Amino acid sequence: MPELPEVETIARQVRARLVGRTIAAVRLHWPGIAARPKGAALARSLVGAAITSVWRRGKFFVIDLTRSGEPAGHLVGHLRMSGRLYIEPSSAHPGPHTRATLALDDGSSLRFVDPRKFGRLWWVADVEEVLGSLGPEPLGSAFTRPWLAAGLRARRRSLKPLLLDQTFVAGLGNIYTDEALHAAGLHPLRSSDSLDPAAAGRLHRAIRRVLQAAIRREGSSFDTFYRTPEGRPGGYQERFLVYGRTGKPCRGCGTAITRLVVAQRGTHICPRCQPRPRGR
DNA sequence: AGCTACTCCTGGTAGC
DNA sequence: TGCTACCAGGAGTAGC
Repeated sequence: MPELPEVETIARQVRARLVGRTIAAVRLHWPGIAARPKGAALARSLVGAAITSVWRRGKFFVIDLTRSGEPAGHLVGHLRMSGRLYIEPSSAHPGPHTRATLALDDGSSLRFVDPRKFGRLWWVADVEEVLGSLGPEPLGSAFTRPWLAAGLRARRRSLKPLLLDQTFVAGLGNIYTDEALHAAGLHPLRSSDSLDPAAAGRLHRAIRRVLQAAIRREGSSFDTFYRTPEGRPGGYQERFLVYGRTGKPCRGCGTAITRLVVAQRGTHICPRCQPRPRGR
């Protein structure tokens, strides 16, 4: 499932092929992909616009648009579980799970492919309409150790659901949350307000290191869905410490990795390196 | 405030 | 072999 490193990889790869292009035609193979405005109105908002930049915020990608040099809104997208973006010649046959196609003025097309139909597209005048409630970027300058320590203390939530909460910090999903908690030696059910400054510091460092390392390897292709827009699988799944490693030895201490369910998500821990909090 | 359950979806897979 | 049942989960929502 695309999380921050996967979306970052995707944005980097499609950027070079999109910036400077004009959207010649839009086809919604499955209209439900249009979150706002609905259906054909989304397509109409895009046709004729020029792409000036492509960037990422949390797990969203953003395509900035202009008309005659004037701002013309933004195409915002979320790949959710199984979404992918890639660019191919417009003459190619779209695959069976293609949900949207943006045909460009150079004979290429951007495809939004999404077997599970959870992915969505928005066209908005102001990106804050979609991105406004997101927490800070974990690799950005606002995500400091003191900020995280204070944020953890201000809440009284289990660490895992808090880290998955996009309004707390933007971009972490199930995989990288499990990886970061393991790297920090913290149990996913630890209450956020129970961390001392040293533990908060370990978590801060773990989040940043895990995300940076995953970006360097172009994300993770644990499931069958994710490929970069250039068709390569990511490489970070080979580095997983706990995710999907149930029963295998912890790389740190050799104890078997166990799986539990936290916040309705499969959750992977080393029971020795991540001791369960006392009480509940 | 924060928890759980439910919803949206469908490819992949375990079990028979 | 072929069928069924269930699982995965990001995020929104409802209810406690």
